[in-house]
Amino acid sequence: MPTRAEHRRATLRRLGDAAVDLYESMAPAEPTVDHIASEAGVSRRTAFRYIESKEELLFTHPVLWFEIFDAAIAERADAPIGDRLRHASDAISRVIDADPEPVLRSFRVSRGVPGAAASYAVVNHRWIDRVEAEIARDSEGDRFRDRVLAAAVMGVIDAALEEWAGDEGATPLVDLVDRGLRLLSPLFADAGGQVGDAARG
Amino acid sequence: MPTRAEHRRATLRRLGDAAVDLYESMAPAEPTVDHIASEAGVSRRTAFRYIESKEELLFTHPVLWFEIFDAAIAERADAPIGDRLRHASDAISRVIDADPEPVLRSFRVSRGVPGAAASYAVVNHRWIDRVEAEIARDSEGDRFRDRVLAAAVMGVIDAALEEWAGDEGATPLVDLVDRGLRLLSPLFADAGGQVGDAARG
DNA sequence: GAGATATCTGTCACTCAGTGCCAATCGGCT
DNA sequence: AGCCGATTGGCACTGAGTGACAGATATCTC
Repeated sequence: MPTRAEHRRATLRRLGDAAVDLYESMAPAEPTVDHIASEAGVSRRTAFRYIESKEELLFTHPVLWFEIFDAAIAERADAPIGDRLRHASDAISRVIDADPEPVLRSFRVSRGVPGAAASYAVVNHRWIDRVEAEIARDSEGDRFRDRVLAAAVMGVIDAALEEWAGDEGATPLVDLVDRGLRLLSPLFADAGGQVGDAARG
Repeated sequence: MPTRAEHRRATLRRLGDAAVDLYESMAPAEPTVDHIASEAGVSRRTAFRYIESKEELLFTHPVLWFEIFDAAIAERADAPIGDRLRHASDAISRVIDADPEPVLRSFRVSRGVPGAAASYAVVNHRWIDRVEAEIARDSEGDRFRDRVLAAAVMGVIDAALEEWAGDEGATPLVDLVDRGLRLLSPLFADAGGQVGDAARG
């Protein structure tokens, strides 16, 4: 039981929560890092040991999802790429659908923050890299194709999240992601896995 | 002959050039906005009337390409979506291939600048919006699908630019974009236009 | 041309993000 | 207890980004 890592995780979560709270209540003004940090019970200097930029605090969730992704991929390590991606995005979607409010709030808030888009994009880019690596495992070494497919998959995730947040989570995220991945299934047809057509886990 | 607009455009270009020059020569250190501005012959305050953030100066080109895109689209206003997108990306690619060095330089430089990725992503997002709007003109109002397709198309452009910059522009950008769009043609098949299969310009 | 007007510009001053440095503290381990 | 590495807070500093004001410059009107 690594108390140290737990503590770090808890602190980051407190920072993220405080940030969303303050951004929300002060809109359209922005809280200072000083303000957010003291609300989370740490010093400004310490806050910057957890983040690289202020806006990052609005996207602690997508970073957390990496762990879910990796775990889900591992569960299907030998399945074709379509199944793996589908299983992973399902796993993440289910976690979000189980407790959508925090995610919805941070998305809602980030909409009104200039600079948030840039920060989100950085996280998104890390996701594209991760998905590309996964696709590459099944491909014949065509890096260009892998990258295009990864971007398309993340386009699906992005569009699904946007749609989902747009109507306040009314439609289960799982279904939206499903629908999106099905759109892409022609691209994966020759790879042996029909993305979006696998039986629900 | 709008002298005013011309002057603004020239100033922005000088700023962009100065930024790339200084970023390149000072790497891995970063020039200050003060430095860039004075190199371009304006004050710091004036520089910030042309940009919103320092890193933006590394991506003056992609913003400029919007005009080429719009003009190319207009030329094919009544063609199916596949042809329109293909014609537009060809037009842009040709402009780049005709004088690749400045673009290559700014890409090369931006690779080493943390924060540049975020700034590029913002521009990229504007591009996705623009492409989505274009796709929407031909679709049956499925905004979700439009967005996914737009993201996929921009994924192609992005991967093509990366590949192109990766080998210093050895492969004509036109060919890379072509190859990428062809990958996506199954997605557009039912829309009446085979992206990437239209006769060359 | 002269003068009214809108735009562009530089200077000054200010807030605040982000970082290096150092000393103090705390958790984990033997 | 005692050591070691990780975490923390305080301080000081650079530099991005912005508001306000005043002077210059271009465009328009007569």
